Amino acid sequence: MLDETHSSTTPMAAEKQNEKKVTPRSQDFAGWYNDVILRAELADYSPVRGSMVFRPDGFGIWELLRDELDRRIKKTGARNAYFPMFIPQSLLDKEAQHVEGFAPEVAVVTHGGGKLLEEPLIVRPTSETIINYMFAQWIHSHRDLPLMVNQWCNVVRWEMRTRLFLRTLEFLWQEGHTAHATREEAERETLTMLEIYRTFVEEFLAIPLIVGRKSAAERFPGAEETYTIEGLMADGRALQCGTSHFLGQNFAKAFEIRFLDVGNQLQHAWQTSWGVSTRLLGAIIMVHGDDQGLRLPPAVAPTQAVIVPISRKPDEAEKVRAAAGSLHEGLDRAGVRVKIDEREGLTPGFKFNDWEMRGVPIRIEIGPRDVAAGEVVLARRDRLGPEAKQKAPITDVASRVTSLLAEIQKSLFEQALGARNANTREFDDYASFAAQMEGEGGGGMAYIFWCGNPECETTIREQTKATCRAIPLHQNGASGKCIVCAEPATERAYFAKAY
RNA sequence: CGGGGCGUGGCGCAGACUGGUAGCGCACUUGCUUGGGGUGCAAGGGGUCGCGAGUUCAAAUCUCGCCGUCCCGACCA
Repeated sequence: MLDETHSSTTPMAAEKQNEKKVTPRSQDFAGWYNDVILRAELADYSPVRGSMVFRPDGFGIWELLRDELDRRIKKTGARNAYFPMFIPQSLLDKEAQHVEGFAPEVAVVTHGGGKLLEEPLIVRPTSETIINYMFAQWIHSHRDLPLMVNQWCNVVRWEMRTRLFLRTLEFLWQEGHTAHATREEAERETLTMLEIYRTFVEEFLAIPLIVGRKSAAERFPGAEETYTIEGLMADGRALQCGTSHFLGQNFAKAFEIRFLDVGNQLQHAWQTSWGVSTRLLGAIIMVHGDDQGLRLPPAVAPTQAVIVPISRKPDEAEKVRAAAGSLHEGLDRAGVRVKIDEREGLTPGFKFNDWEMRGVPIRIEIGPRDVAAGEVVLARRDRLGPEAKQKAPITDVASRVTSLLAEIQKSLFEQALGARNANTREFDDYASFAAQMEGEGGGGMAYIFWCGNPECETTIREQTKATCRAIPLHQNGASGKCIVCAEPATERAYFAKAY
């Protein structure tokens, strides 16, 4: 008995330490991902299978992201509107490919007010159908075009397997829908929005992207062409971060969206749709996070800087508190999203770790020594160890923090870009490509010649689990042999295992 | 829907094989202590052991049924 107590001391202590930390990223990426989300209080599981709760820190990221993207979308000329969540079954049935694509995963309302409905209502998985139904009422003349609307809403897709942020039954997104008089204008719009997404995600979320068009197999149901922005996560798997679709006249014909052109000829409109979702939060976590927890790009950090006052004795505490208070005021005036950690009974060390886990970009330590010296310690989350800390005169804090935030935003992008490039490789023979894709966490982006034949794509998917993520729009003109069938290929495509 | 795992205080688990007063760590409450990298001590509060039957003097533990959930495949922003 005595022996047991004795020998168990060390392992117990180690376990105790481990409970405080998140699962190491390299050890179990999925476990790490869930840990970070729950511990950083971004989200929680709900009593509804596959549906999640956005907690204030998680929703705060979404709000910042949403507001900025909303501004950028509006600049292109689109305006916000809102359409019903319920779609009559008959509307969904109108576009053949579209129904086929979405029917397996829609939720259907069959009863209302205690009675069986005459016609079942679909809970929108996307709103092409109901929006285009309305477009048909609104569009009669070329003067009604272009018509560009966007809506921020929730959609429901009854997925088999769900993951926080990445795939939930209900998720939040923005979906833009436009109608144009000519094919060229609609195609231009599709690419304009793709570029809006690319710049937004790279600049604001600090996530480097691969941009291109989708293969036929990966195309949106009902679209003529789908364009995508793809991110590469830290575990080597790709994540589709946003799509922009050129719909041609498919929906216009199904919904009879027609207008009289300048020559008094009746024409079908040309259309686009485009969207990004709360999945972007998953991308932020999986691209920037580390073993310590979350790392938020300052642009989307609900709290950009946290002040941790440190004091030993009551008389010191008063001075420190006053100094922290005026720091807070100054930073707030400078437009920094800042808060003071005034929680009692927690040691500074605990608070440091806590805020690091939550991904706050800058921590400001202020204690008696600092107050006496007229300075503070600034610790940046994008670096680890001693080099993360620097001293700053208390009078310069606002300007130093502002410029440091910009620097962190940039450095997170560069770190992510470095990781992405290190995990992106060209392959010219199938064996080494397949070897690279093998195993858990194995992968990364492979840039390979593909003839465009869907059969070769299927072969790759079945043998390596990698799918075509994007075919870049601008290629260097080189041609080669398809990595599967060795037939001539004019384009390289990015293949990766995807979420 | 096919294959597997798991349901015991808020969280993570032990107890089950071999039935007999429900336990540990974290979290929580109060007090003292400590405070520049996850303080220490003490005293507390909190569980009809997923649900329902059955076996038994006695079930968290054995048997049967059901439900939930997670992981792996097919589907996917």
